[in-house]
Amino acid sequence: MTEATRDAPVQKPLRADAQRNRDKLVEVAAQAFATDGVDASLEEIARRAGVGIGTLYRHFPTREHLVEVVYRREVEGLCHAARELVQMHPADVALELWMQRFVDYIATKRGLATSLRILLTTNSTLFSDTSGRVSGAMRGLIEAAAASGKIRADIDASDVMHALGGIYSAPNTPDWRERSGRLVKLLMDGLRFGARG
Amino acid sequence: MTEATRDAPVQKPLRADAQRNRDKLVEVAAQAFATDGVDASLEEIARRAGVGIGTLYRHFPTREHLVEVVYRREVEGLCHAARELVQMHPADVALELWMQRFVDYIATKRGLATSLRILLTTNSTLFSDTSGRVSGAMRGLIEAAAASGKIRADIDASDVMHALGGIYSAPNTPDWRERSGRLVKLLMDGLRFGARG
DNA sequence: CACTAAAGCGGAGGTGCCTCCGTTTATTTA
DNA sequence: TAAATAAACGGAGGCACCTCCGCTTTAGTG
Repeated sequence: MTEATRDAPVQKPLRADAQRNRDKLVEVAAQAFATDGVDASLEEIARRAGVGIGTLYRHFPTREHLVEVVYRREVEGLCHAARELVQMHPADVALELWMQRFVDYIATKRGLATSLRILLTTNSTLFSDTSGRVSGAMRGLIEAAAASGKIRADIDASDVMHALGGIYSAPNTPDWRERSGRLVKLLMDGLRFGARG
Repeated sequence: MTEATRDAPVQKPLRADAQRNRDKLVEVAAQAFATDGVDASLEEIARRAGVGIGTLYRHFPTREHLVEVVYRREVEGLCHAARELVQMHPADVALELWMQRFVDYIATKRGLATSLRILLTTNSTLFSDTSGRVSGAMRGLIEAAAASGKIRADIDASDVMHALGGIYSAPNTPDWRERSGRLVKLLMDGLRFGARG
């Protein structure tokens, strides 16, 4: 199902075709950036989205504009996943699954790093916006898990975030993802240890 | 024969034609960057230097390499001018002329700012190298002027450098150069005031 | 001087960026 | 539904980047 992406609060609605093209562009770009890095060819993105290069540039006047929208979408997806997982799984499993997904998110973020750094000098709200949302989502999951007795209650979100710090290091080694996965598992064991339920 | 030159930091001299082309490229690039900013077309630079684009890229694999060399040359020229001026003019005049030239240097530096920032993250010696040399040159001029009694003796180089701080502000206004020129004059008047000679 | 290996040259060619504007399409109005 | 209008499309065209490799020049050597 297509998600209704309405990200500008004060902007008259786009024409239906324009909205369709815009959504498609963002979707394709997200894939392209993940695969090829931020330097993915914009013409290739336009082509794969089935629109002309002019259309891409009308919607996203610079590469950074496009990167920003993709990044925000990524964050959005992560927060949405938190809400969904918590309804479909026991609270501790939800937390673990979400943290695994968080690892992917960090990987993406690292890939976008150069462009994001440029964005952050221009658009300083981006960082506070997104990091607030992500840590909020995490807090929700942890509190739910603690409340249900699936994990110990003497730990809060900021402790867990801190414990996850390890995944920020050793950025580009090929086994980074596996190692981070194990780190998450280890952390979960620690959290489950001595839980009430 | 022993390999005395095995890991010598100085690379073996370029072939005569290569050295010629390289020098010409740097000279043309300095002009181009001054005129058009760091985004000057590299192909245009190669063309104006009378060499192929391939030659430019062999000598300077990235734009930043070229920018760095141009910048170092600029600093070199500034320091050289200090030595020369002090021999050709009374010490206070030498100082004044040099400071006028320093204004030009700052203008260039501002133009290169974006690229320099990238360079500085990669090559952190660049900044300390050059700022040391420039302030050294300035100190020489000031001490000479003070010793000859052309300017007051109760001021040292760091004070003057600080007083010049004003030229760093209001970077891009059209009258920046004139204003900076007046600032230098004013500063010189202050330095001459109450001088022995 | 003639010869040769190594160093250097240069520009065609493939690709990407971005703008401009004639054409197409969605939406509004009658 | 048809016409009018504003919005959006798309891709050609011009410019720049950068690589690749066959050709030229230089600097030694006999």
